[in-house]
Amino acid sequence: MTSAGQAPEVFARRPKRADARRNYDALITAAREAFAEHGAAASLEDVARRAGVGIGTLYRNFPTRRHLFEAVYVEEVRELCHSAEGLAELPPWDALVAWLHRFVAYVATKRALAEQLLHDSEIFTSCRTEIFSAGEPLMRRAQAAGVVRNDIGFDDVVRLISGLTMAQFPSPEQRDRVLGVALDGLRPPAAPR
Amino acid sequence: MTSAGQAPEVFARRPKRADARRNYDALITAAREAFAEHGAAASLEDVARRAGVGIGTLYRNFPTRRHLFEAVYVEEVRELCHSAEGLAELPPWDALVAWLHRFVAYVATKRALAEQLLHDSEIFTSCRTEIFSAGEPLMRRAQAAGVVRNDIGFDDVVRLISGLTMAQFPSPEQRDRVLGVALDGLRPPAAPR
DNA sequence: AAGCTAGCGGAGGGTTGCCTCCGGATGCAA
DNA sequence: TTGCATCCGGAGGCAACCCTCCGCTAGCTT
Repeated sequence: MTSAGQAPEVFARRPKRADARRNYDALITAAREAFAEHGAAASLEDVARRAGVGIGTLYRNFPTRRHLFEAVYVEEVRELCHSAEGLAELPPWDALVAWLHRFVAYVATKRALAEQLLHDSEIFTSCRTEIFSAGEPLMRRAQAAGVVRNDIGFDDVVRLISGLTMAQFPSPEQRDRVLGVALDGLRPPAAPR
Repeated sequence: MTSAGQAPEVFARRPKRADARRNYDALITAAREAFAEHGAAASLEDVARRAGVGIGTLYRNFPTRRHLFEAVYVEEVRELCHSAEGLAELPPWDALVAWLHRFVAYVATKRALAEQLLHDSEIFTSCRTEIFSAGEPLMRRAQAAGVVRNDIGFDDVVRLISGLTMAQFPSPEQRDRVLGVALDGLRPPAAPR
């Protein structure tokens, strides 16, 4: 997303003056916190307060709630995709599993956000594309190596795993155990371990 | 939940006079719709409108938004658990799978609701108990028959499956395919089919 | 260092939803 | 049928939040 592909239109809005850019970034950070804490209905005035800026500044940068959503969301996806670099050096299965673990950690906090954007947003679909171009090669490689079954697609995996993250787990151990079960389902009928 | 266990305190409030009971039921139905449609933040005045009663009637029956949540939720769980009857006649694996399919259909619409109740509600935990007592026997039976791996518990399965339902699937076919993958993960390392 | 202009903050008007309260209606028991 | 306890509806006060608008501040350029 950083180098490849068109820079999403969301970030064309990023202001140029130093103080403005500072405020813009502070707003995104504050919004990320507020949304994580109170869900998608978090008060925008609270976001501005957290960011230490006036409400007017918030609205100048993000005319609607959705603009703010999208900016936060794009930022998250950007981080996730960036984190996929370097995994190609691991063995196919391990690389896929490692990335899926990051994916889980990523989606876990984004429930409310994703919920909003699921409906009719081309931002969402473009982010989806980014995620796919980061993760799908790992999957293909694992399938080519014969360690993942061939009758499913990467989107199946994404849904299986992202669903997992929506459930709240009492302990990281249980989360990993369940994730392990799901991953076992990805194996071919008689895969070598 | 109907016969076994203590009747949940939520339903102790069910009124006795005929018109009152009618309104009470209409409110729950309306609330179910409204929550499904607009999420947990649906307007209570809208709920009253849908139910064809005054806002005062709503508040008399359900002093807080949470009361309404819980009543709707309990009603849903009640239906799900009731639907588990009769499955014991199927073969162990089939019975488990069948119930999990119903479970999926059940949870799919309850996202917003469950989200709210996840945090600090003894109603939620009591419903959880009900669900477990409906589904866990099916799981144990399947494990005893050797068609489900022994290193996981029923709660692991619940989380795996309920997570699945949170993702939105473009087609029922994909949902079933992914569910199938998850179910494969439940199999013992070399289970007979 | 001085001016220009992008950017800032927050007061305030408008909207929406929450919840209370009480005069009137109505089911039920006798 | 009659009386009364229960229940009804919705007006209205209150609070929260949304968003606009404009006088002031402070980066950036020359």
